[in-house]
Amino acid sequence: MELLPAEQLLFNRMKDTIRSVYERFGFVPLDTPVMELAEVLLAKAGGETEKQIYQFTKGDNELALRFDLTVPLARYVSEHFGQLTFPYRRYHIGKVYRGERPQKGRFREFYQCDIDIIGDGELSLIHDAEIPAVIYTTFTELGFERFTIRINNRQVLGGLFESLGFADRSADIMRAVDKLDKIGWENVREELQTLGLAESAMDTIRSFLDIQGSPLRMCRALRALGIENERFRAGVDALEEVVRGLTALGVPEKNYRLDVAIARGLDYYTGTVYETILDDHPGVGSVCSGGRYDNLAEFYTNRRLPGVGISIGLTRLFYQLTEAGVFRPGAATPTRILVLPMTDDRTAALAAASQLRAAGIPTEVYLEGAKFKKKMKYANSIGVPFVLILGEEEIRTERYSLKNMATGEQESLALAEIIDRFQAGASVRA
RNA sequence: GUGGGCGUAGCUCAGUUGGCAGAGCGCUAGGUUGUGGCCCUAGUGGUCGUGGGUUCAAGUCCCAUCGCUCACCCCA
Repeated sequence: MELLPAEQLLFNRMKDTIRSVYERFGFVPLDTPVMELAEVLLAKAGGETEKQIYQFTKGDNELALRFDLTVPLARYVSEHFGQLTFPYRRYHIGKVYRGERPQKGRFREFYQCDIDIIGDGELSLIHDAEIPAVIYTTFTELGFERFTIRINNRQVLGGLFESLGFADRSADIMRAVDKLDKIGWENVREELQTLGLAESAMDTIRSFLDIQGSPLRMCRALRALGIENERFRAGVDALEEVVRGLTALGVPEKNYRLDVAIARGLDYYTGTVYETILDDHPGVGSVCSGGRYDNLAEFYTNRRLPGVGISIGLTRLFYQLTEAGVFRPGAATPTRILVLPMTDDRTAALAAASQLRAAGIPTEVYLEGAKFKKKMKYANSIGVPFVLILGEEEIRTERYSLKNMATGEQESLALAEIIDRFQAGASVRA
């Protein structure tokens, strides 16, 4: 999404925030090409996904644009398996492409901010708790307080359906159940009917979906259903372990809850699944989702590489919240001080700017030969907070006029004083 | 893939039964000799998406095409 300067600065700040949290949790950056051989990206794609992939031919190569960051990760991990250390924790913030009809908040090109933890052969369940801890920290630092990470385990759903004798239709049933929030029980029931479920089975699913309460209470209630199925029990145990991990990691209970209805559409999730919604903007939908998968790279290597991860849809998040007025773009420039030379000789202005920059203050010099009024107008329109005026008098006395654009106040200061003041201010802001 | 809507000035859009191409914002200049925002005045600005057709005459009607957009499916 192309943006105007003020918005792009805001967007980049969000991206930086996400990156810094990811790195704080020990994830290492990865930046694979947006283009891959089509056969790589299409290896396990089918149906809807395949239709959404941009493909083209260049010479003898069939190429395609990545439509997520997980498939390239799978290729990367199998290709560099020998040089990576496991569990491999990587983050990737990059653009992905989907050839679908664009609509509100959905684009052909958008940013995903992924983290994944990949194990070699096995991966401890505690990582499933680490992921929501990262989500919690990220959204908190993005300035949100009211958001909910919804957590489920597909084995719970799968085990339940298996116990009811519908193992073969498990994926379809999950898809229907996943819509509960959106379309309500009656419509879900209709879909289940279409799938051939009997009344008694639907009643069981209904009572299962009705379970609510605190995470640990829900785990007890799920066990109390008395469902005789190994996967189901394993799923509930896994959920409980994740909940205990979250508590240890200090994720407050107000920011997550177990929700046995969520399944995520993608079929490759096999265990824990996550979905995050902003409580005050439910219409935006899930702003961050993901889960656990048994085998990341089965199409590229014989090694079994289980993983768990999530993706933040940054472009949608930014777009929807800007639209809702939650984000207010500020200045249209990173410049803190705009130097305005008043004399034909710009030497003093350029020298002053260099010193300010050396002190770490983002500084710009207005170099066009325009009237003073126009220079001020420029300063105003880019939203720079301060201008530094260098006329003959200022240059001679080496005391420059620093003007605060917001208040209109202007004072005469030596360069060293200005630097002191901004550096003090910088440490306060941080 | 299915079904709507829209393409006119840099931007947002108006344009009546087919009859001189418009407004606001922006930009430029001035009101203010080294002081921005607010205000006032003047000026600048167009292959009407593209190609074809109907007509004395098309921004307006018809066909095609490209682009954008909204909803559905699916998903971030």
